[in-house]
Amino acid sequence: MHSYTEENYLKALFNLANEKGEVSANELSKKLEIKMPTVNSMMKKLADKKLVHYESYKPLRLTEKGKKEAGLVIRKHRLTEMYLVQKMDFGWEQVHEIAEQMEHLHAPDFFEKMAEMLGYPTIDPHGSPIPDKSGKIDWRHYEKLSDCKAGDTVKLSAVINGTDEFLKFLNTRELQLGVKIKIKIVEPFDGSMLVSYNKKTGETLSHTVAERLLVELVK
Amino acid sequence: MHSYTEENYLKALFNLANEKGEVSANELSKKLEIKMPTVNSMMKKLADKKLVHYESYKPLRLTEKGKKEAGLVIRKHRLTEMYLVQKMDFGWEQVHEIAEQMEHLHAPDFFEKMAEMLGYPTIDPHGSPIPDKSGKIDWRHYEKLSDCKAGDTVKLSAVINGTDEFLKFLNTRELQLGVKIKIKIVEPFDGSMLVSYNKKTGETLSHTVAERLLVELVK
DNA sequence: ATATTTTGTTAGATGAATCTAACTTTATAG
DNA sequence: CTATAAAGTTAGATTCATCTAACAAAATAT
Repeated sequence: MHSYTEENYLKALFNLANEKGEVSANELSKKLEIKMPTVNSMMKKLADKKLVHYESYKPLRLTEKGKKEAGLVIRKHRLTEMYLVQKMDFGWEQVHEIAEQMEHLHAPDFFEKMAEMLGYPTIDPHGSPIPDKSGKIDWRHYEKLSDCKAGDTVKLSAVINGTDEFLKFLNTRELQLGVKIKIKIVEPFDGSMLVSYNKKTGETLSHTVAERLLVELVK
Repeated sequence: MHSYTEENYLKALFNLANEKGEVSANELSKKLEIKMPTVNSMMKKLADKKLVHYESYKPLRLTEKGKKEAGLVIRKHRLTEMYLVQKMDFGWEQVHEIAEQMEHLHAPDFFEKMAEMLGYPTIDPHGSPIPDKSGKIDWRHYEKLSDCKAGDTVKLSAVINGTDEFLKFLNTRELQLGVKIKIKIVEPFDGSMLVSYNKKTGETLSHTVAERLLVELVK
């Protein structure tokens, strides 16, 4: 089994991973607020355990095993958030701190029971996908909004990299999960989109934003 | 705040405490499965923090502050057990391991919500009292063994007016706190009881003794 | 009342996770 | 294309919770 500390590194690596799956030691250091040399030696330790691919001066990558372990920690976190919101009536802004601690519990029956009580949810209250019991996220039904084309109508289903700031940004635009978005124009030069949703008829979303919004196509 | 480790020492001290409130370093060492020298240095550390009264070669006692902190940890443990049994449909034998981990969460809102959802219970699923928000146990629902009837199964929880002699008497009969006692016969003429506990199947306890033993009913 | 056993203490080592200081490699800007 | 900055690494110190070995005090048994 992995320590509380190791789990936090795995989780951070998982969350920071870009499309290449690469993370710099520096990013990781900043995210965890742990100094570089500490991160460095932990990476060697995780490499010994076959959880991380480590080569001097190269970016970090989780191994398959590492991804699975990280996914399972994140599963516990997101199931917990969902449970707290749905079954204990907490607000979505209150649950992160609690889930941050609960994700380290070694109590498979407990989390399985939560999942059962929640009807095996696939997204958490912030719209982040919940990894399955093998630590994998099922991306099948999601597409990035930025990959859709003019004329498509989609439903906002999940949010990638949901920092507080980004969530607040979405709130101010009334972009809640479940909102139906109609894509009117995709600007070819910068990928920004002119869309309509709710009663708004002409909102513009930058490519950066559109990349972080996961949607499902609606007919 | 106290570390996970410190909390475990406090909890063990609280649980081992007899009427005098005294615990030997040896008992503590055995209970925690941690070697004596480690226990010893931890006691000095807790003494520095004013959580334990420590004097060389003397038994250990929790300070008022220590009792409160320990009580709060135990409150979290027992609330959790109650929640798991009542709201998540776990069996009472399944919940200890989970509660053992959850008791260390720093999440006041979470435990408060549990308490609220449970209607502010005062005993846990095993019949142990749940300390209140100030870490204190309300002893009101304890009964004298002498007030119980044949057929009852009870747990020895405290001893009234425990002189050294009385404690030695209890020790020679293996009557430690926590022992489950089954009452087989109550003699009507003198109130003495024929009971079984541990591996003993036919011990007699006089009314005088039974009056001094505080028990909780076990279902 | 002394010898033996049990309990408690001291000293020093270890491993985990962190740090700072100093150095090296890679990236970036003139 | 070099100079500087940023990122990564190495070495060594620190703190926490643990250990073993050796010693001291208290309790117990003969």
